[in-house]
Amino acid sequence: MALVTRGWGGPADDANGLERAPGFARPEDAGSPAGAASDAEPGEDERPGAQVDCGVCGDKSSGKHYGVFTCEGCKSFFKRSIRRNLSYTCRSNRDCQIDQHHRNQCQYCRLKKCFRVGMRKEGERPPARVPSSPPAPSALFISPPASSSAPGFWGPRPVPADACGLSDPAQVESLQEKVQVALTEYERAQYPAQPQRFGRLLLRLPGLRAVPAALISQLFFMRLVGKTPIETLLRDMLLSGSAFSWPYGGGQ
Amino acid sequence: MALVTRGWGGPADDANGLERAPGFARPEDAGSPAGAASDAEPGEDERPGAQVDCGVCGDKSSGKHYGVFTCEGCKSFFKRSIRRNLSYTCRSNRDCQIDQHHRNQCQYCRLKKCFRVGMRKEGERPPARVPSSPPAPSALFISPPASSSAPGFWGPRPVPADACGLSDPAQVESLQEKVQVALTEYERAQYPAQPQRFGRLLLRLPGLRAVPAALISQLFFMRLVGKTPIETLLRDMLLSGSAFSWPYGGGQ
DNA sequence: CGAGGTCAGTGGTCAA
DNA sequence: TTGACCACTGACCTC
Ligand SMILES: [Zn+2]
Ligand SMILES: [Zn+2]
Ligand SMILES: [Zn+2]
Ligand SMILES: [Zn+2]
Repeated sequence: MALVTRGWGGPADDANGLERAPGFARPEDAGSPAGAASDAEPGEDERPGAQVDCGVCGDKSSGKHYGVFTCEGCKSFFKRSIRRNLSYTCRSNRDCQIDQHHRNQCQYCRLKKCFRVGMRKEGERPPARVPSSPPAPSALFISPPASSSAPGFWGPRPVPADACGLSDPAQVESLQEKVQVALTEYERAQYPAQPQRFGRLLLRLPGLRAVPAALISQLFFMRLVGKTPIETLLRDMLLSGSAFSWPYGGGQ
Repeated sequence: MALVTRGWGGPADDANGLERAPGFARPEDAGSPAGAASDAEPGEDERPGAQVDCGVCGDKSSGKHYGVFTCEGCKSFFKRSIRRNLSYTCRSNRDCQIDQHHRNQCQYCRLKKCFRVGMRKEGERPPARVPSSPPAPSALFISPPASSSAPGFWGPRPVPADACGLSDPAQVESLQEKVQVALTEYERAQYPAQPQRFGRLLLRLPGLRAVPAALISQLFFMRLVGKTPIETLLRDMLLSGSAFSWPYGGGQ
C-alpha cells in the first residue's frame, strides 16, 4: 500500500492531472485515454436502462458521486481522501492500472484517476436536477478551501523582514488575506462549535513571527514536504493553481 | 451531527425538549449568543421586491414556510422534524452557529433556531402580522453585536502588563474570546462582502499593544465616554448586563 | 404562494 | 482502510 501523509493538493505528478475537462468535453470521456490507466469504456455512456459503470475502476456504479458516475468504493475512497486531506505515494511509476480488481493496489494512482475523470469535492454543480445538464461549466480553478495544514500564512501588516525577494506590499497583503479568509472558512466548517478558534489562531501569529523563519520551516514543513524550500512550494502552488503537484512528502 | 432518537413525547431527558416558543417566544436559555448569521428576529423587516433571506440559516429563502421566510433546506428539515417527531441532541453546548454552511452540523441547534425564529406547524399564529414579539429579546445580555468601536478587547495570550488589577488569566481570556466572537459576528453581519475584515482588525492588536493604554484610552474613548475611565465603564457594563446605561452616549 | 412528496446525491457507520 | 448500507439533505415537482 502506498505511503500516506497529510496535506495535499491533488495527486499530481506529470499528469498535472487534474486538468479537468477543458472547456467543453464530456466529463465521462476523460476516463479513457489516460495513457496509463485505460479501462472504463468511454463509448458506452448511457444506454437507457443500462447501468453506467464507475468512471474510475469500471465496477458497477451506484450513481453519480462528486460529479462522476462511480462505484461505492471509489466514492468512499475519494470522500476520505478529500476530507482528511490525505496524500499518497505511488511505489511504481504513477501509471498503475486502476480497475475493479486492482483499485486498492495503489492509492496514489486511484486518487489521480478520480481527479482525471472529473471528481471534485463539491463546490460545483452538486445535484443539477432535471436538466440532463451536460454544459460542463468552468472546470478551472476549483478554488479549494485551503489545505488543512495551511502553509503560506504569514505576518500581519509589514512584509516580513526575512522574507526573500518580496517587493509588492499590496500584492503580499492581498495574498495573506486570501489565506486568512480560507482559514476562516475552514475553521468555521470544521469547528462550528468553537467560533473563537480563528481569533485565537490569528493572535498566535505575532508571537510566531519572533521565531526565525528557517526554524519554523524546519519544524513544520520538513515532515510535510521534505527539504523542498517552502518558498518554492508556495510559489509553485500559487502559480499553477489547481494543477499544482506536491513533491513527495517524506514518509510520514 | 447530533444524535437522533425517535419520538420526543417524553419530556424526560433534558437533552431534547426544545420547548416550542409558546405564545411568545420565551427567551430561550438566555446565555447563548447563539444566533449566527444575523440572528433574525421574527418581526423581521421585509421590503417588497427585496429577496428575504432564510430566517434560520441566512441562505436565500424560497418563500414563507411554516410562518417564516426560510430556504428549502430549513423548510424540509423542519417538516421532517415535526412530522416524525424527531428529537435531537447537541454534542456541544447548544449554541452552535447555524448558517448556510453549518446548518447540518447540529440538528438540535438547527431545530431550536427554527422554533426561535417562529416556525410552527401551521395551525398556530396565522399571518399574525403583529410584531407582538419585539419585547426586548431576552433580558440578560442581549449580546449585541458589540459597539463598532469595540472597547474591551485586548491582547492575545498574556494578561496585559499594564492592566490594572487583573489576576485570573483564564477568566480574562474567556472574556476576550467572547468579545472576539461578538466582533466576528458583527463584522460578518455588517460587512458580508469583506470576509477579511475580522482578520485584519485582529492583527492590528499586537501593534496597538505597543501604544500605552492611557494614550489609547484618550484617543479612542474620550469622545465616546468623556473622562470616565474605560475600566470603570467596562466593569459596569459587564456587571449590569443590559441594564447598563451609557454615561451620556456621546454622539454617533 | 405554500404545503407536501420525491429522490439523486451526500454523509456517517461499522463489519470485514 | 475498504465499501455495502442506510439515514439525511434539499432542489424540484405536484397539488
Ligand atoms: Zn470504482
Ligand atoms: Zn501507482
Ligand atoms: Zn435555511
Ligand atoms: Zn448544537
